[in-house]
Amino acid sequence: MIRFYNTLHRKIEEFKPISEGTVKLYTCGPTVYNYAHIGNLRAYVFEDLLRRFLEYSGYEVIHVMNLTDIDDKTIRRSMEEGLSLKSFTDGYIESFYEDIETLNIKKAHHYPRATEFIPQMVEMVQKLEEKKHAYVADDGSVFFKISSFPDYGKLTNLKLEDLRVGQRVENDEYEKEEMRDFALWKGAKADEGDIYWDSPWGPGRPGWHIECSVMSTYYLGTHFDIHCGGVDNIFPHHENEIAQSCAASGDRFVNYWLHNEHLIVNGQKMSKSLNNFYTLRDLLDKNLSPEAIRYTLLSTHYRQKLNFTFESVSDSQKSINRLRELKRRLSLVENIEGDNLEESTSRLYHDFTQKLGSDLNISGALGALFTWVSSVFVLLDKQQLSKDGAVRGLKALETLDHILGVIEEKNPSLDTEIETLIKKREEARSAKNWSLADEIRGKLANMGIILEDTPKGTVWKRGT
RNA sequence: GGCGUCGUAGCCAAGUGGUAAGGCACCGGUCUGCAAAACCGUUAUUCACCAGUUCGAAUCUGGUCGACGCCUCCA
Repeated sequence: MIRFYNTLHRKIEEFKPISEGTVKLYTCGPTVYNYAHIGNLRAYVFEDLLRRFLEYSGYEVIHVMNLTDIDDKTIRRSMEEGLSLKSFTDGYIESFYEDIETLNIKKAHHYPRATEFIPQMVEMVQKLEEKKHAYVADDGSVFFKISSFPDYGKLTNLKLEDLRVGQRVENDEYEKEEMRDFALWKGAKADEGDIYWDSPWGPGRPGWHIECSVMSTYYLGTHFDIHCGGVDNIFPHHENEIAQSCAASGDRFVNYWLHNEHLIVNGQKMSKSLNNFYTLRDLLDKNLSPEAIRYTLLSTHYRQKLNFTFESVSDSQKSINRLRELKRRLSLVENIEGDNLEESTSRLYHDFTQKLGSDLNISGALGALFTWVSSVFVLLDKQQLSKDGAVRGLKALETLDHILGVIEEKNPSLDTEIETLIKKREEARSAKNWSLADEIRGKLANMGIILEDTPKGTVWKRGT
């Protein structure tokens, strides 16, 4: 049984797909005005775990992630850089795809760009207008009339009267009847240059919320299974999506809303002024491995704030090394006699999936994995593992890595300089020139390479 | 003011009524040229605090203290 915490009802519920065997999944994607930071990437890694686990559990997952390429920030930044909106956002979309690949995140089946769905958005706004859920303001903007939708506030559990009128509202330059109404379509403004589209209400551009409603519905229908995003999106973004979508279609829209908590760095909110704002590239430049970064983002439960530290990445690397060491040792087993691991691996599969099925309890799942890992190391040390068992163990590691995505190494090759050094050290060791051997080992350690001398030769691994 | 999350060993963290998983770190040992890895052993009578329910609570109830998030466009 698979259960998830559904923000809509604020409790853990059994997951049942709308049509058996298939899960329709929509995840809020990046606004492409900058490189993704590790907080963004945490969300994508969580969604990747969700998707991989659903697939592992036998579901076919249809995954859609939007790319927001039209909003205040993409407009402003592209104009500042003197680029067309498209060429500006193209660059960041490209680097987004690169980051996804680096972190071994499975690609969504569809990455719709907001600017490619303008006609559909206009159509949906028109529909809302016809149904009296929207009204046009003097400046050519169209707003959603919240008073026309009694269920508004259901996801957030907010009573509208209780909303505090904040300072941000005063900055709103659009004219609406009620403060709480939100823009479906924004009338063109002078300082936005030629970035506008024609519409029945004059030139303008879509509001933020409408894009997700349109693009999710386009690919997944008016009623689908799971919608994910960061907790900050619960209000207003997802609340507004529900209002628009349900008002337009009369359908239920989404069954399960899953939201990930934020990532903090060294106990503080990530921000440029605190100088703790990291993109993936920043971390790779510090010689951290993609797998260790992925493990760090993955290994904290998604509804828990993740405190990202360099120490935690280093710990992650060590955990991965332990798994890889087991893999290496298993591949050397030749014994005919011994434990075949049949019982322990089937228990592992059971425990691992049972934990993940419990609202993606990754810590519990990893606990089960490492308990098993230790037990296999014991058998290896005692030479009580059969070749049959070793094969079964390797298979288990490989299978679970389909979900974790951290054991298999993308670029296991070393550059020639390191290989030469290792060879040199081997020669020094055969000549019992220990001081030279140790000197080379120290040199490699400084380069982040740790050596282990085994009876069958020297192996290296990444340290951090 | 409203809504919500959280407080378990030095750090990360699972467990949500039956007597504290796992990872990292540390210490002692085996192994090793020395290391590393792996293994063996040690490491929370205790789960922020107080009271209550119960045969029994980290787990349920009430309260206190502390940290944090959201409340119009930030994953």
